[in-house]
Amino acid sequence: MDQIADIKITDRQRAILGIIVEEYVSTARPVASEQIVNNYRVNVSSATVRNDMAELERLGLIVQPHTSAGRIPTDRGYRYFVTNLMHPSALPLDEQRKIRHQFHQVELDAEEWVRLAASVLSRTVHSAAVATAPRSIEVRLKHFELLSISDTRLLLVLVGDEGSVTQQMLTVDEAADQGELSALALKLNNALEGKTAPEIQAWEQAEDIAQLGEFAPMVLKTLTSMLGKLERPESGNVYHEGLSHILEQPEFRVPGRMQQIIELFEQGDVWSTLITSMAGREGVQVIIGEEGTAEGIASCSVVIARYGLEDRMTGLLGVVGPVRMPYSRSVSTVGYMSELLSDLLQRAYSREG
Amino acid sequence: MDQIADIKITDRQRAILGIIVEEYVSTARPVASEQIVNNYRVNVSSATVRNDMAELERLGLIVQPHTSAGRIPTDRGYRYFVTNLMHPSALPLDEQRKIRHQFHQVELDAEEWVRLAASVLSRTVHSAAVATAPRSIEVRLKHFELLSISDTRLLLVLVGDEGSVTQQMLTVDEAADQGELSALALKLNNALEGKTAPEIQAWEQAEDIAQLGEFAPMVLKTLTSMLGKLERPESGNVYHEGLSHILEQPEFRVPGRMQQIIELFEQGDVWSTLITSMAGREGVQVIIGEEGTAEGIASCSVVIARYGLEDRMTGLLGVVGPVRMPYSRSVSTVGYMSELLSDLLQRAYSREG
DNA sequence: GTTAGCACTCGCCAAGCCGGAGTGCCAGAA
DNA sequence: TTCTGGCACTCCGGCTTGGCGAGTGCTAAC
Repeated sequence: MDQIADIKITDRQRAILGIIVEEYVSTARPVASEQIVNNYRVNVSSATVRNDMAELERLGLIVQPHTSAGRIPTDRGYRYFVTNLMHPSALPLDEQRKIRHQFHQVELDAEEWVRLAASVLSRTVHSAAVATAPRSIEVRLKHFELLSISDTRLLLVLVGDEGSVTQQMLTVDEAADQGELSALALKLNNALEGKTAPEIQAWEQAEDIAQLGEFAPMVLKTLTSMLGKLERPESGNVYHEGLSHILEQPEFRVPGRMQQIIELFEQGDVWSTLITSMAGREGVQVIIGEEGTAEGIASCSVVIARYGLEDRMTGLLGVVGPVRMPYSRSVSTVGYMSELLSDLLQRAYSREG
Repeated sequence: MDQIADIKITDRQRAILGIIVEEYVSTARPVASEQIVNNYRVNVSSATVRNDMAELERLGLIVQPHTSAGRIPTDRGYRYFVTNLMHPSALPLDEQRKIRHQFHQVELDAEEWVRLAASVLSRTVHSAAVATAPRSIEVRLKHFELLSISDTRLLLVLVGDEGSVTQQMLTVDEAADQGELSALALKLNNALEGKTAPEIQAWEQAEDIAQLGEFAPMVLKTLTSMLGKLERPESGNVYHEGLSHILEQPEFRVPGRMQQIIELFEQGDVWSTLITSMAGREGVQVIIGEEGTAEGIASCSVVIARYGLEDRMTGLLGVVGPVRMPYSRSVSTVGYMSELLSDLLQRAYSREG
């Protein structure tokens, strides 16, 4: 794609483009030249505005849905707006306070926060919101427990150093005695606390595992696989909320569209591609319509940001809405919410406490 | 409501009602008298069928959407069909095998099974499906662990006797030493293993808690509240899938409807009312349209069943679709799936193993 | 470079019309 | 009685037509 910043247009044309975007975003109807001179203080006549609009259309920034209709922005037009025209301001203080308040109501639980974040975000921007649970870059074993559930079933409960808890049921051929299991768990906990998955594997190579009993190999294998899974960013839960908001938008009145979007949300592998494509990006990212790689999402825009603790844990938070989206508001809200979430995690999980 | 079984109609009228229901369910268009005599072997003329249809309409079992249209079943008509006319047969063996196969592919985890059940169910009946995670009637403490995450944060990990795992983060004023915590956990585990929430409270009353250190009261309080929460049936996760299927149905082409349904699914407190209203009911329940208590769900039918282990753990599994639903197929599929799920749980969680 | 004026193009109803579908009823047959 | 063929009647849905209003592009003049 050619550089959007290089497009040469006059100041007035820039202003007109801005007006068209904002007006269209709020009314969802094509914007006419007359409408512009009436509602905004441009000191020229509608005919002049029309000339400028013709130029903007030539540049591919706006289009007419049909003759005798006003203009609407193209994806390219939105992109120009987002890159050069809008000024995302900080969220008003009272809104900040209202949001913050909701988070202090809730218990200390990262999953819960993320779920709430999706919910708050969707309500604040009147759009759908998605959020992925934070994943650690590197998880160290804090503690694990081996419990005998029945004769042939064990439960392995693993706690990561950041407080994440996972469990896995294991089947064994031979009856396992709880005393034996506890003894094994005690020994291994002492040896492995603070170790990462690869470190555990290395330890396993170096030690004489056989002496630890018949269950040791399976337990070690499960531990490393569970730790590994905790680190994989795409394996975490994806929360989404506010689908109904985006279906209110007139662009989704077209029969097929809605289902497309719902399927998108339900199957969820779009999010994993989004997650991976966000790897390494900083700040709030805006993906407009066709720019998105996923085909289904072509009629949607995504405003998304990373949150988390530098180098330790990270997750994604964003809004999904129609291309005709109030980008400025979305960007500032997503920005604020991701900082807030990072902040909460910071306080909860910083090693100092 | 007057008893649906008491309605007096002739055999032929019964047959005609059955035809109308089945035909309308599969075509979604009003059924005409001519259509009935052409496609089904009724040995009378269309005029006779019309007379019978007039009678069925008088009884409130069918209606005409407008003059010069065929007939469609009313909620009452569907109810009569479900109660007296349909014969839900067992699922074909090859379908049973296909479904069973999918469950054997997946690891031993109740939550995972339930999620899969919702997914399989929705695909099998081409409708939306919901499932709630199984909840124990009575949870006994299997084990808990106290872990110091940072100076002022503790993590309490609780394992129930059926293998459910939950965690809660606790804040403390004073730095907690891991050794001290482990000692406390050891003592309490010994004293409390196998106890239910009320039993723990009773124990707390009887014992001298003060000697166990400053953290003991908080830990005990948290343990009972966590156990209590595990027992509350409406606090479990609700999984739903296949929304897009039901939105394909022509009855949801009406603009507002879709959002209504989606909000219904998103907010989820409809499910908790459903769960409580299912308390004590056995077998597959069918709720048709207006019969449902929730207002939003009036345009939908629900076919739902309980699964679980008698007196030990239980959850809900069902399909949600338009009132124009293939009830026979839904009932047999839901019936089969709930038995399958019970079966899996039985094997995984029976105390014998 | 800007503007007034004007012809031109469409989309969007609303009205009117027509054909088809399906019924209810009736009189006569079994 | 119960059924049936025939027929008038109703109403929906689709199609066409015409008029209105909105908005533009162009041109000629400022």
